[in-house]
Amino acid sequence: MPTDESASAFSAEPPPASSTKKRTRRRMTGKERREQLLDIGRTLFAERGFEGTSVEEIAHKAGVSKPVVYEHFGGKEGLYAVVVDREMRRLLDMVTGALTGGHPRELLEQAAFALLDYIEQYTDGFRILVRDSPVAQSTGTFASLISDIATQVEDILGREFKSRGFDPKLSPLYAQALVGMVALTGQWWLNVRKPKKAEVAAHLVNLAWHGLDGLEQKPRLIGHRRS
Amino acid sequence: MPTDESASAFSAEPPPASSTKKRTRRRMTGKERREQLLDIGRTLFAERGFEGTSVEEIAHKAGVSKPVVYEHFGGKEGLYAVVVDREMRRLLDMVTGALTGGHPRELLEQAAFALLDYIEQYTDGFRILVRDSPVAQSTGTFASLISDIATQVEDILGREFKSRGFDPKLSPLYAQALVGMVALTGQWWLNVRKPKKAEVAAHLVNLAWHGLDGLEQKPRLIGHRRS
DNA sequence: TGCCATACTTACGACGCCGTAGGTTACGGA
DNA sequence: TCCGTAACCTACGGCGTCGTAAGTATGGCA
Repeated sequence: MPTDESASAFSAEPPPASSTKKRTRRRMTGKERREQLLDIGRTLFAERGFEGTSVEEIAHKAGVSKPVVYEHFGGKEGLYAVVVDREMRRLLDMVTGALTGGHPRELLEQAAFALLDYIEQYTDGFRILVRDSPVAQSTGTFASLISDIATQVEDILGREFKSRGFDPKLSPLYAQALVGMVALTGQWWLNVRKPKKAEVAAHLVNLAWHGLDGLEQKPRLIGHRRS
Repeated sequence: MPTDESASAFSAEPPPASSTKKRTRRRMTGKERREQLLDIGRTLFAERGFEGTSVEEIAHKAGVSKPVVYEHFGGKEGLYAVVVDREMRRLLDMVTGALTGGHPRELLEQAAFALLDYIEQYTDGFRILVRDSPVAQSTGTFASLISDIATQVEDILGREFKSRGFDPKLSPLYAQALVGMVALTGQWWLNVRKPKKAEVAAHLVNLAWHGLDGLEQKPRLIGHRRS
C-alpha cells in the first residue's frame, strides 16, 4: 500500500549487526540525506504537527544526529518551509496539469479528480497543507494553506464566469466553496475509504454541477482519463 | 468590533498602582475564574494551537499563577477538552436549532446561515474546531473536529435522501461536501469580509442547490429569519 | 599511499515548560 | 472579633528541546 512517496532507499536504523564487528553505517551524499530528511520530516509533521515534532526525532528516524539537520536546513523552520513549498508546488502542478478539455464541466471534473488524486497519493502532504502554518501570516492572513490554494484556482472560474455573464468578483467565493467541498470530503474519505475514489469524484461533480435540486442517482464522470 | 464573547469583566493586569500602597488584587469566585480561564484559553489555543500555548501564558494573561489553572482543570489537556467540548456543543446547538421549516431548501439555508453565524460570532472557537485535536483519535480517527460535526448533520440529509429515493449510504459523503463548502468559504470570508454574510450565504445555497449549471445571477435567501 | 573535503559525532549550555509541594492571604459567617 | 474555607502564591524538580562548538571517521582522488 503506497501511502506516500518514500525515496529513502535504505533502512533508517543501522543493520542488525549480524557479525560482532560494528557494521559501519552507510554514508549518504548531501543530496540523498537532504531528500531523506525531507521525507521523514513530511511524515512527522503530518502526524504530529509542527510544534509537536522535534528535530531530534527527525534526526533519529534518519539514523543520524541532530546537527546534520541543522547543517542542511538551518533548523526546524527551514525544513518545514521546504516541505510545505514542495507540497504546494506539487498539488498546484497536479491540478493545473489536469486542466485539459474545453467544456467547463470537464474542467471541473479534472480538477476535482486531481485533488483527490493528490490526497490519495500524497496523504501526508495534504495533512500538512490542511493544518495551519506555524509562521502564520507568512503568505497573508490565511488560516490554512488549502485556502491559499483555492485562490490560485479562482482565475479559472473567473474566466468562465465572465463568459457566462456573471460577476467575476464572485469567483473567489465560488472557488473557495468548490475547493472546500472537495478538500473536506477528501479528508473524510481518507478515513473511510468506502466508495471508490472515482465514485467519490463523480458524486462531488454531480453535486457541484447539478446542485441538490437536480441531483442524479447514478452520476458518471465524462472526461475521465487516468484511472 | 465584537469578535468573540469575552466574559472577563476585569482587566487581566493588576491596576497600575496609583498609590504607593500595593493595591490588593481582585479575588474571583471559583466559577468566575473558571470562565475567565476558559475564555483566555480559547483565544490562545485559537491563535497558537494546542502545543504552541503554554499554561504559564494562560495564567499570566489571567493575572494569576499557574497552579490556579491546575486547580481548575488539572492541566492543559483538561482545559482544552472543556473548551473544545463547549464549542462543539455551541455549534451543534446553533445548527440544529436553526433547522426549522419543512422544505429541504429552507433547511439547507438555515443550516448554512447558522454555520456562518457561528463562524462570525465565535471565530476563535471555529479556528480551534478547524485545527487538529492534540489527542488525535479521541473521537475516532477524524482529522478535524469539523469533519466530526459533519457526521452529526448527515442524518438530516439521510432522511431527505430516502424520501427522494436516493441511496442513503451516500448521505455522509454529501454531508461532508456541504459542510466543507461552507466551512472553507467561511474561513476565507473571515479574512476578506467582502460580500456581506447574508450574501455569502445566498451564494452558497445557490451553488449547493442549483449547482454550477443552473447558477442564478442574483440569488436570494427564501426562509431567512434573523439578520 | 596519503591527503583532505565532506559527512557525521559526542557533548554541552541554555531555556521553556509541565506539574506539584507546601505555605499565605482574603473573605464571609458565627 | 475570630476562624475556617476557598482562592491564590512562591519556589522548585525534572524533563525535553533547541541550537552550537569542537572533534572524528570515510572515502574518493591525486
